[in-house]
Amino acid sequence: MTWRDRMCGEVRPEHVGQRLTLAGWADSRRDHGGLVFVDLRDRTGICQLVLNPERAPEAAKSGHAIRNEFVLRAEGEVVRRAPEAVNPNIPTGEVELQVDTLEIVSTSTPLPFQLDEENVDETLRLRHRWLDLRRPKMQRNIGLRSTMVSAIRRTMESGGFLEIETPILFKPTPEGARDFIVPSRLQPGRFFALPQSPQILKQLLVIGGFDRYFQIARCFRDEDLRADRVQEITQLDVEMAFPDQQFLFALMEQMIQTAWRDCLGVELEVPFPRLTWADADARYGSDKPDLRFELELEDATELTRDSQFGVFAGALSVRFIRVPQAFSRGELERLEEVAKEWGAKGLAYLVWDEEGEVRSPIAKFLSEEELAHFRCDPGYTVLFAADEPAMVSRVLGAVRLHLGRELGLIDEDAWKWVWITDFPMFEWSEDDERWAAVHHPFTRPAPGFEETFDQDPAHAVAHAYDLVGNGQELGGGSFRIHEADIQARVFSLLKLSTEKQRTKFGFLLDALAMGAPPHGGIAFGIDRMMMVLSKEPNLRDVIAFPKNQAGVDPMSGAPSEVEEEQLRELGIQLRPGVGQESGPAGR
RNA sequence: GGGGGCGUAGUUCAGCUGGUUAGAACGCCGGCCUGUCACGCCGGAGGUCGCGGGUUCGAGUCCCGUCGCUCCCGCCA
Repeated sequence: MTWRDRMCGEVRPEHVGQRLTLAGWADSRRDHGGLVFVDLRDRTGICQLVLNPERAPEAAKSGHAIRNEFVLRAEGEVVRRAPEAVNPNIPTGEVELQVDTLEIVSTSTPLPFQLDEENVDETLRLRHRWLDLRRPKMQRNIGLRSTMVSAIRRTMESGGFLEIETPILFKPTPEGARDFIVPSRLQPGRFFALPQSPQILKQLLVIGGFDRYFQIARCFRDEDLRADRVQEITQLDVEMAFPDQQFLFALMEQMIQTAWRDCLGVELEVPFPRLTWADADARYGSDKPDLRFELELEDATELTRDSQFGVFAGALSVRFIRVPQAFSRGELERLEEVAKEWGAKGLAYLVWDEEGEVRSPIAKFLSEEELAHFRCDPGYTVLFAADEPAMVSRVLGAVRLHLGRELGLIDEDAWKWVWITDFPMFEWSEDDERWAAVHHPFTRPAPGFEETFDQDPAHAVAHAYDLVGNGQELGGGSFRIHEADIQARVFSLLKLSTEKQRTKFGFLLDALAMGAPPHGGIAFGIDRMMMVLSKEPNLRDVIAFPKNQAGVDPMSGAPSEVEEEQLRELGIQLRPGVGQESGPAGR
């Protein structure tokens, strides 16, 4: 067998005696006396080349020019090396290629950073992404991503879903994140928006008779970035007519099961557990609980209603968490900082020391009954938050997560999945002084709330769900409103004027009025799923060409200035001091 | 918009309370070595300490400003 014009490929003992032509990067060269050794590398592995001047004088000579990241093509015979010469930690050595002819296909300048260095400055990595991508970690991550997308496609196709593309140039959306907008040359003064998701379009596809749709869709949101947030994401978008929650959940579970099996060889247990939003909030203070560790919240609102401790008595919600550690003063101060970062006014505590004695500035205000309720085994701390309910959840949820990480409670080998169901439909927006949709404005009220949701929006439950994996929100969806009148009632509760409804969503309302079947779906963030699957703390390391935190691509310099002529055609005039010249100068 | 951290050879870092030629490792360049495999040995080049200003006899080190990167809050239906 001969491989011609292939990258290195995996060379194994069964190839011994065969003549092969291999190509790859020269990973290192060792010129040892008359012999020259070169490691040839591609994404599948490393093969050691031996350039012997007696056997192949020309090849050995050319070997002197070889340095890291040269591309070589070599032909020769595969030979087995003596086992005692093999270093078991190095993948070369067992089998090697005795080279007859060697060709330098491509040369390399000295590299801006070393590929085997772990902590290279990220800007440098992104600027030379083609080099960074050659590193084993990136090869693995991007390769796994392809495997995952393949698993997703196969699962969706097996469920009878059609893959349909939707426009990238679409319409600005009035709710949600800030849009990326694109000026129209043919319609001066008017703008497209890049889709934040194909939400409306997928509903229209189902209304249009494609009763099972999916798409691996690009979505764009012009918001600030984080380690786990980028502006341009890829999501699996799914929608179906006559949705059945059991079916949908099972299909998504099968999809994730297949992806984890194909990518990691891990067999996940299905079905995944379920929690209502209210239970998740009560027990974990979060709608995306990390179930890889135990710590649960407890409620003491009733107990402390008439407490002598004013902070408890005056609070709408008092909840606490028992932590198996007697914290020092300094540790408690640090925890209070965490709580304050998330909006708490303070963090009350009771420390039960090793003798079982209580240590706390608030103990003297608490009754016997209260102390008895909060009593723990020696070596525990009870941490309290007292405020309005949403704030208490937020603070204790954050403290819980912080403790899980700090105390090493998280089982790093675990895969913990959970469906969160029965989300609230609306939340009150202080800033806008109106109700806002928790999921999105097309979400259906849960069965039983169709009549009352706009009378009592605070308690309306939506037919919406999320899938959480290891504490990351990976997917979310809902059943949609398919009745024009219910949709209009939601818009009116959201204080979206009839006029605005028409200009923004007239086409959706018209579609709903012309025989829309019941429909619903879900969307999964593929980048986030990759982050969880590969256990990468940074989203950028599962994306081939990501932008940095400032939204700049250090490689191409995008976003960049454009010719004045281009702006003139679009009828756009830059404000003095904005852009052109003064913008961030990518290189 | 706000808060934290970082910025010193090509790269990753060290540089204590300010003290005079700013170090190491890897990489790079030259030489030696007939089985290496993180090869080894000898030699060499390479730094306006992000930028600007200030304090001081003296600043990589202290202060102010600024730029860049990064993490977090806001924001992300």
